[in-house]
Amino acid sequence: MKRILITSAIPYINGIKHLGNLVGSQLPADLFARYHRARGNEVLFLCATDEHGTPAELAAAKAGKPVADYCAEMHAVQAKIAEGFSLSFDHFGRSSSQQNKELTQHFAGRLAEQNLISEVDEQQVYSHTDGRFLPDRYIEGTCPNCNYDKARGDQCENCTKQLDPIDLINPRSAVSGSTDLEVRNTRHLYLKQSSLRDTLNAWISEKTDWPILTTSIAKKWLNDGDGLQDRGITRDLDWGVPVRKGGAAWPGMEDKVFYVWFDAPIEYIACAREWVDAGKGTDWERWWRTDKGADDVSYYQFMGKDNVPFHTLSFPATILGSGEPWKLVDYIKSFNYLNYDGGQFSTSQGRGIFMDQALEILAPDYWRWWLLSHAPETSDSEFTWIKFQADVNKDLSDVLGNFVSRVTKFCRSKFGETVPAGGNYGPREKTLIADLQIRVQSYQTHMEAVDVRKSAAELRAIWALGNEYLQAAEPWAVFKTDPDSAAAIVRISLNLIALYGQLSAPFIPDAASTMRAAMGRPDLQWPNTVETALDRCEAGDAFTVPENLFSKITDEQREEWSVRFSGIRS
RNA sequence: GGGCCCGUAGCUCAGCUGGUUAGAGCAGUCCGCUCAUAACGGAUUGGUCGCAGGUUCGAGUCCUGCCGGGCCUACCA
Repeated sequence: MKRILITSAIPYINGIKHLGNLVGSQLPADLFARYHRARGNEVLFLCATDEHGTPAELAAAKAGKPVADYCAEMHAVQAKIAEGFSLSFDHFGRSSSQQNKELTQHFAGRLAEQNLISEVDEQQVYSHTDGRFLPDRYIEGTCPNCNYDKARGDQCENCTKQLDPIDLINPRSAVSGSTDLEVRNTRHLYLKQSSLRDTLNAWISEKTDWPILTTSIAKKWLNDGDGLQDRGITRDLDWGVPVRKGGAAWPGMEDKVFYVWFDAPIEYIACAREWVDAGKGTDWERWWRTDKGADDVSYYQFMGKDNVPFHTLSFPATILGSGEPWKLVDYIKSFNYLNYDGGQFSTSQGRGIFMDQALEILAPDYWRWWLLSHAPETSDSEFTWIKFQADVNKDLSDVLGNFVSRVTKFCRSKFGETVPAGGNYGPREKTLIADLQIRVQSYQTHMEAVDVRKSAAELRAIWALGNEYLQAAEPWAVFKTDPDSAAAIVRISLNLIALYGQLSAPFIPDAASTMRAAMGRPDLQWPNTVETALDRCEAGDAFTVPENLFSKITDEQREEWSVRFSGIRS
């Protein structure tokens, strides 16, 4: 039995995520977790909300709530939606947890002991009206290069020139519009990533089986310009993990917090501790400390490409730099973006379909299947309502749903709602079993390689084999002259439904559960061989005819939804 | 500006270290079946593999240049 640790990039607390976010991290992570659990492996699947930082503070202020309350509410909302998508986290934690505070401070202390922290004096813009320091991009003004009047302090969106806030003409706060700004001196901690460059470079270089997307982004950062730069890990904010050196005060850092990207990945570890403290587990170090049992753990991370630098460099620098035996990631699966009807999904612009809206119109399996079977693995992919309707109707309703329907209803009408006795499996069944065996093997191989689209294609092919078999065997014709032979055909077909109910579970857990329940086999084990798997529903066993697994998306629905989601989310 | 990724049938995509007539699903066309959500099965149409050079006995696959699309570029997270 293998031990698999899985983390999904933790979604930011600031609002409900869209389907592009979902397909890039949580959904494929869930697929992988469900698969390995089904194979009987020991899985710990963790996710959390990423709660610190300026956007959370501003969103809370806009909602007129204390930031802690706002985050608590949004965490509950995101947890509920995750449940709606059947995301099977062992624990859905919070980066603002006490466990994460302690661990983040611990890591900072360790890094300081290892001489990997430097203190740097720098200048930041302070807004008197807002009563806070402002990150570069929260300062707006006129671009000195192109005169665009809504240039941001980090970059001008109009001419794409990189800027420094002090370059802006007539700078103002993007929060309040105030021009009462002041450049202040402030001291911050930097993680000396540059001194770990060779170590990280060697580590990345040995990861030849990682997605090109992952390693190319990492190598770019390692080798670009002067190589990997040190990174500031503190901010002048109120909301965050207070800067401390382990359990001790950090002189000069009294009013500062750690940067979200420092504490957010540490939440992967802290989340395991939350999991134990919540009474769901007993030993978190067994998953995270290689000196305490985690040496045989395989650790997989899932994320969108925008998260790659932090997971390939910053977080490993934190882990390695600590000098303690923490578990390092073994495989980083990264995804491109999913676009929406010719443009990008956008949280800030409210463009596209958001997770709560998706669940309002269709059951999660529809979304899970389409998103996973079109996961943006090699390049950005695109959601359109036309394709979504066509693909979902064909794959789920016609190929799979109709198979279940035709088999169970035929049996009910000819033999009743029990698995019929009589006849034997002949050459055609042997061929079916052999074909299935090859495809199931291939499905497992793709799944273990985290090849999401290929896994989906293979699963679909496995479903299609059922229809091919049935068409060739023609039990409806055979029944007229040889009911026993027809019974054998139906018996193996009913077993196929149970098998599909098992193989399909990682992709479409609800429908899979319905299939297994209908065959009276809710708790099947993953098949060692297809041959033995197709003898599990035995003559005389009762089954039920389930409701149609998937109803089709009509043209009317498609048109209504494409209009409803064409504009800006209200 | 620099770097990376992608560009293969109408659409979505496979094609590992270069090797017989370039594959799959969808859509289209034809045939078959009638158990089933008018679903299913079989067959079939369709590509000068972005363009131009080059290496090679041989290139979708390697090299160079160009065109088009996307992403990243370190204080949003």
